[in-house]
Amino acid sequence: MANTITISDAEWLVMNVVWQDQPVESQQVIDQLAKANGWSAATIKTMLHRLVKKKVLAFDRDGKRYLYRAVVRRADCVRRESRSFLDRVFGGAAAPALMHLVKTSKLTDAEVAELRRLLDDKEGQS
Amino acid sequence: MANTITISDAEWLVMNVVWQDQPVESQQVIDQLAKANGWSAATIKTMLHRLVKKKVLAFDRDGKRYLYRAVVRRADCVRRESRSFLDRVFGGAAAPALMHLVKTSKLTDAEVAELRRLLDDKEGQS
DNA sequence: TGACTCCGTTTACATGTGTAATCTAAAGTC
DNA sequence: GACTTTAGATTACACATGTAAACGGAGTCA
Repeated sequence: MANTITISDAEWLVMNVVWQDQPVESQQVIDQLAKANGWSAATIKTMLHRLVKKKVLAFDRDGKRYLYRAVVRRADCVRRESRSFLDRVFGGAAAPALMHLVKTSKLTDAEVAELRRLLDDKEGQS
Repeated sequence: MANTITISDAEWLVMNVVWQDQPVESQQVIDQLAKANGWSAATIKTMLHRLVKKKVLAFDRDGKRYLYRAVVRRADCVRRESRSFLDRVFGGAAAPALMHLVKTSKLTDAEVAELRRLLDDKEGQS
């Protein structure tokens, strides 16, 4: 449908900064991403621009500068992205994906405990 | 890093068929995907062609037809795709991703049990 | 007030991707 | 052998993406 928001790989990096620090001005995003990713400032400006055009970001004027803020919630994007990942790579099946991730990830004991707790809530639920 | 294999969304659908049934001829892929995804046969031929060009698929001649087979292992692609997903959406952190997936997925009791078993293996490992 | 700087806007450009149609050679059919 | 069917190869084309450079107006410093 019309509301098929798509956030590209590079755009996700930008969005992650925005979701964390919003409202942000472009310079903050540039500071956090340019050096770290070998991007020029212009590249980041382009991405901010495209995200606004896509209606993923909006901005408020602060004098000459813009203060960007997210229009879409991170949780929604995470959900969409996760679904897309599951569908593409695991044919939509969550269990194999979970097993793969558990097997290939380093997890602290605390994280393991937390996951176990979540699994407890799951059980007997189907 | 010349070997940055990239498999697009649509190509993943094709690869999933190949990995499952290889060696396959194009017609088999078309049978399984055309109707289901509203694709024309030509579209699938294009994708097979591109995958061969990308060196993700190879083929052996079978008279006039080609028998396609994967050159890359599914496990490797799954690993790469998972990593990319984690990096993009969760900044590389597996635990939050796992928690998200557990929370938003339906899991059978058997799957929950299996996951718990995997977690047991994990514990005390860091 | 003229030069410089900063920031957003426009323009650029090669590649990737979704989605085919068309072309061509070989094989099968009458 | 002429005609049709088939399968791979070639060509097409718009839109997305990565990655910037160039442009233009406003504020700043000398």
